[in-house]
Amino acid sequence: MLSGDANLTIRPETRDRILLAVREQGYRPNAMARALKQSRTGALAMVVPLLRNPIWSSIQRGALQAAAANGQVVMILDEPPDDLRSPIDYQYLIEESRADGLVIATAQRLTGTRPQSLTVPHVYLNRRGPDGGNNVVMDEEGAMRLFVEHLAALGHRRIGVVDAFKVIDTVHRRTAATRALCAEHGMSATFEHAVDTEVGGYDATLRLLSRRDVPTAIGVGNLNQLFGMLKALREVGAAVPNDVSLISFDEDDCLEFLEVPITSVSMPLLQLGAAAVEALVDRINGRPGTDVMITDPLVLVERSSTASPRGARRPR
Amino acid sequence: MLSGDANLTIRPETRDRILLAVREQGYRPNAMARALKQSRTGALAMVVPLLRNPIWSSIQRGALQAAAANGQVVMILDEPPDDLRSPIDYQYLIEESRADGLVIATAQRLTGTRPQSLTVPHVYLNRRGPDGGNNVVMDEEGAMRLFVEHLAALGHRRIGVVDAFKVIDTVHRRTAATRALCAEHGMSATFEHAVDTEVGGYDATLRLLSRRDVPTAIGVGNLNQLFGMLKALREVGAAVPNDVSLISFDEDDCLEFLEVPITSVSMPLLQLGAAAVEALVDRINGRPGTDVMITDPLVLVERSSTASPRGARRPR
DNA sequence: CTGTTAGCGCATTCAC
DNA sequence: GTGAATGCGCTAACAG
Repeated sequence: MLSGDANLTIRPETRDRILLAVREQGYRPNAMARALKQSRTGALAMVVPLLRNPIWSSIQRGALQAAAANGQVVMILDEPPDDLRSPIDYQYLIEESRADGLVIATAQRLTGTRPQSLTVPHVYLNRRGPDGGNNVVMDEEGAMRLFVEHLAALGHRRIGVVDAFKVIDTVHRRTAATRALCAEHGMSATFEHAVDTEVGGYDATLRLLSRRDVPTAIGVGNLNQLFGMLKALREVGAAVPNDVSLISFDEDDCLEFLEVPITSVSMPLLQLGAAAVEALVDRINGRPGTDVMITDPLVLVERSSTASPRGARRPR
Repeated sequence: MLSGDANLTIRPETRDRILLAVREQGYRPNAMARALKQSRTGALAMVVPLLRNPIWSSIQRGALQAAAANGQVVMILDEPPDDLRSPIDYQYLIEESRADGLVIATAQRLTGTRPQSLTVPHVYLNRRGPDGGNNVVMDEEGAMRLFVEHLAALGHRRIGVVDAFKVIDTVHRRTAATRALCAEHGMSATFEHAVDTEVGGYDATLRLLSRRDVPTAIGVGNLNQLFGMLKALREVGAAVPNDVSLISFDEDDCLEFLEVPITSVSMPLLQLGAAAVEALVDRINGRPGTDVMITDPLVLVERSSTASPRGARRPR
C-alpha cells in the first residue's frame, strides 16, 4: 500500500490511521530494502565526458528531468578524454545492481576493439552503438541541411568545415551529410578535423585557409573550436562575414554577445537527454525499444556572421 | 572475505578455490543487499545547478574522482535557477537510504527562510551553510587580493566590479574582501550586481560606466557576465586595456583566444570538488569534521586585458 | 478485508 | 579454520 498499489481494497479509516502514523513517526521506506526485494534499484547510470562545452549541461539536465519524472535517480560517471573506456567497463554497475540501466553518452567511439555489445539495459546517447535498436540521436543530417542550404541561399559555392575527429559519431554523420548536401547543391566542401578545443579550432582553421580554394563560408563543430577559429581569422585578417561567413553547430547565449554575433544551428539537447532516459526506462520495463531520432525542431539562429560572399550576387 | 576482510584466517587452498569459483561463474556481489546489511549505500548525492558555466564541470569532475577513489558513486541532482529549494528538501535521499550523504553545491542561499540545519551527513560546497563545520570553500579573499593588488601595482585607483547577486555566498565574500582590500590600498571600489548571464553582465557594465567616477579597471564575476561586459565596452567604445583593464574571476581556456585575451584568477575547482567529497566521506565515517578552505594555489593568469591606466605612471 | 510470513543477497555471529 | 544460521527492511503471497 505504501508503494501506492492502486487495486487494493482497504477500509478508509484503516488507511487514514496508517497514513497518520506514517506522517507522525516520520517513516521513510528504505530504498535499498525495496530495491533488494524488487530487484530494481530505481537508479540509472549515465556516462558523460564532463567537458567545458555547455552542451553537456543541457543534455544532463534533460536526462535528470526525465529521470525524476520516472522516479529514477541518476548517477553520473565521468569518462575523461584521456581515459577512454569501453561501454562494457560500466556494465558492472548493473551487474552489481547499483543501477537498472546505462546511458552511454560518451561521444567517442573506441576504434580497434571488437565491438562487443552490452548485455544489460542500455541506450547510446548522441551516438550509435555496435548493437542496433539502442541509439538515441539527433537529426544531424537535418542540421547540416540548415547549414548548407542557408549558405547556398546566400550564394556560397565553396564551404569549409572545421570539426572534431570522425571517430566521434556525430562528426562522422555531419561530415557525410555535408558532403552529400554540397554535391546536391553543386558546392564544394573541404573538411579539417582536430581536437575539440580552442587550439584544435585554431590550427584547423589555419590549415583550412591555407588550402588552394579558400572557402567563402565555414561551419564549426563546437563552441571551443569556434573561439580558436575566431582567433585564426583575426590573425590572417579575414573579416566575418565580409571575407568569410561562419556558422556554429553549437548554440550558446554567448554567441549573441561576440564582436560579430555568430549564426548557429540550435539542437534539441534537453530533449535528447530526456529521450535517452525515456528509452532506457522502456527497456528496463521490458518494453520493445528501437532507435530513436529526436524530432524536435532544429533552428537556424541567424545572427551577423553569415552574408553573401564578396562579389557574388545573391541568387533569386 | 569477498569484501576484503584483512584479519581473517583462511587456508590458502580454500581461498583459491573460492576466488576461482568467483571468477569462473562471473559472480557479482549485490550492492543493494550489501547496502541493506551494512546500512551504507556507497552512494553520495550531490546537488548542483547545471549551468552553462564550465566551472561546474570541473567541480563535478573533481567530486567524481574523489568519490571513485573512496569507492563511492555519485548521484547528481539538478537544482534549476528557477526552482530553488532548501537543502532539507534533499534530506529524504539519505533518510530513504538512497545515499549516505549530501553535497550541497548550489550557490544560492535561500533568503527569508529560517535556516534549518540538516540532520544527515552533509557538506556545503563553495558556500557556507547555516550550520558551521560543514563548509568547504575556496580562498575567495585570496583571489580578490590577487585581483586588487595586481591592479594596484599597475597604478589603478578606481576599480569596479560586476558580479552576481550577494545572496550567492561567494559573491558576498568577494565583495566584502574587495571592499576591505581597496580601503587598505587607498582605492575606491564600486559594485554592480546582476544575474550571472551575458545580459546581466551587459546591463551591469552599462550601469557601472554611467557612474560619476568611471573605474579604470573592472573585475567580472563569471564567464557569462564577461561576454556581456565585452559587448557593453565595445558599444561605448571603451578599449581594453587602454581605457579600462579587465580581470575575470572565472578562468577558461577560451579567454586566451578572445580578441584581447583576458587576464583571470584561476581557482582550484577540481580540488574544491574533491575536498568536498573527502570531507563528506569523513563525516559519514563518523570522523570529526571542520570547515575546510582549499589551500591549493590561486593563480593570476596574466594576459593582455590589464595595463596601467591611461596617463598614470606605473608606480615603483 | 486484514494480519502474518517468507525471502531478496549479503555480512556477521555463532557452533562446529 | 570452516560451515550454518540470523536478520537488515521491504513486498508479495498467503492464511485468517
